[in-house]
Amino acid sequence: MPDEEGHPSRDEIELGRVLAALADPLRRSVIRELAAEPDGTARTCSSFGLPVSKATLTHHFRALREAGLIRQVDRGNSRMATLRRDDVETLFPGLLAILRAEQP
Amino acid sequence: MPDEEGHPSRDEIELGRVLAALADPLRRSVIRELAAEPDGTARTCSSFGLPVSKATLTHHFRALREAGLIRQVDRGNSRMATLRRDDVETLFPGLLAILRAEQP
DNA sequence: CCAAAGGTTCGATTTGCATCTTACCTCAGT
DNA sequence: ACTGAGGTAAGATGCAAATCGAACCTTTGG
Repeated sequence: MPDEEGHPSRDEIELGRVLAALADPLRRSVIRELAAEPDGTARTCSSFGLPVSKATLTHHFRALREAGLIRQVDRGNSRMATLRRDDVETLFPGLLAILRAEQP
Repeated sequence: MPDEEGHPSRDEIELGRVLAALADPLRRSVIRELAAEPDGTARTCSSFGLPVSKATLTHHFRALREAGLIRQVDRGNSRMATLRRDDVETLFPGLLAILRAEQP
């Protein structure tokens, strides 16, 4: 499977998909954590400590990736996730700040 | 049924509910139209010309009302909907602009 | 007074989503 | 070479959401 699979380009990102992805509290917590760290921070899926099974983890990260919110790159054994900060901030200015302000 | 039924106060509005409400394209189009009109504009549910049945209309407007995005007031025969612009803009600054920018 | 228009409620259907278990793959380290 | 850790894929399940038709209520306009 190619690396760029399932990553929409900036102009393919749809607001509906983004909002649907962010409607889930677990996915929102992932974006909130990534948005709070320095730009370019890469983390593995399992480093977020979400209280779900591995299969469900894959499911949630695919939703985020296909919405265009994160980029996933294989590095050795793991798949590192980074926030697509520029793309999101350009297309939807203020959205990340709204997510960061949420009290979980 | 009292008038204020189903309207959360400002501090009861939850981001998750708001995003879930806005994940639907029909509901998003309602907010987009209201956001484009002058503040305080009141419109009836049926004036949006959504391609769904009356029962489904009721369903969608309840989702928007319970999320805290609109206020609904009975006026004679109809139930007028107004955007809760202040509340939304205060809690989620920039959100309405993001919705207005979408090309439907 | 009657009819039509605007909404709501109920019950049914259908579809999609979150979740899990199981099985499998691949790389890293020993 | 084996094992374990990180992830993916497939299939099942349970629940919530979107949709509709039909019945009903209220108000406005003839």
